[in-house]
Amino acid sequence: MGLSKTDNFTAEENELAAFAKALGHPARVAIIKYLSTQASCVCGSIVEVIPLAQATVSQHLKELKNAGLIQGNIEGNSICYCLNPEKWKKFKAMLEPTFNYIEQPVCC
Amino acid sequence: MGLSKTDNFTAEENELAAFAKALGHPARVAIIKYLSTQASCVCGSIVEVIPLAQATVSQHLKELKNAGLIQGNIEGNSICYCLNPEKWKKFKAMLEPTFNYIEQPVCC
DNA sequence: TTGTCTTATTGCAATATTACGATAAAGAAC
DNA sequence: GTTCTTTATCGTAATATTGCAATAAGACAA
Repeated sequence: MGLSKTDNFTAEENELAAFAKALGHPARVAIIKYLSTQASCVCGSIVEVIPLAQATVSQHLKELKNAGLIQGNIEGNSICYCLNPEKWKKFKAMLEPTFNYIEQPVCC
Repeated sequence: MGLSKTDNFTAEENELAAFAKALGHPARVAIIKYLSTQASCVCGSIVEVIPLAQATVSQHLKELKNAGLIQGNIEGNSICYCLNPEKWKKFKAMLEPTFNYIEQPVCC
């Protein structure tokens, strides 16, 4: 159908899926990586770094913002996009059980 | 276009995106959570737990397997799906820099 | 062999995503 | 005011994803 049946799953499952989905595109991974390492967060410099058209980058930024992974702050004439620490901590916390599980000897 | 321009991105960006994309659906999150907590890994019990048709669950399992996050071992008449520790460690390692970054005071 | 149980695949319809050019909107700079 | 700069949105085309019924494929049992 092309329509995820989100109603059948828990809020936590849906939220983790939303975080993961937002990160599920190389351009968005590149944006997050850039924001994790650079001091700069101006939208314009993100557009310069990502090898896609400005409209497309803007669309990817919107998806990351919708998922909550980044937030945009107006900075004079431009916009500063930054990681949202709270959401990233939540993301990390939701992955932790699986990250811990695989440290033990796994079945099969 | 609906076609990701993966060529423009690094292998690492594409791999992280592939992991995240595989996890980007609540059914697949639920499958991973189930495999992280239960001893059972038989395909049939996964189908019982996920509120979707058997064909759909099989499709989701295939995507998780393609991404490398799980592996299937034939267990008599059925199949045992387990997490792939190596890939999960890689996934974790690739997220670590961002997880560490957000512990510091962030810009803006 | 025949039947049963388990999982995968096929075929299809509905919806979502990706990408970009063109254009709009909102400020700064003048 | 006008113009430039910066970012967002619209419109559109191509492709991908999701979901399920139906069916196939494989292994085991009798």
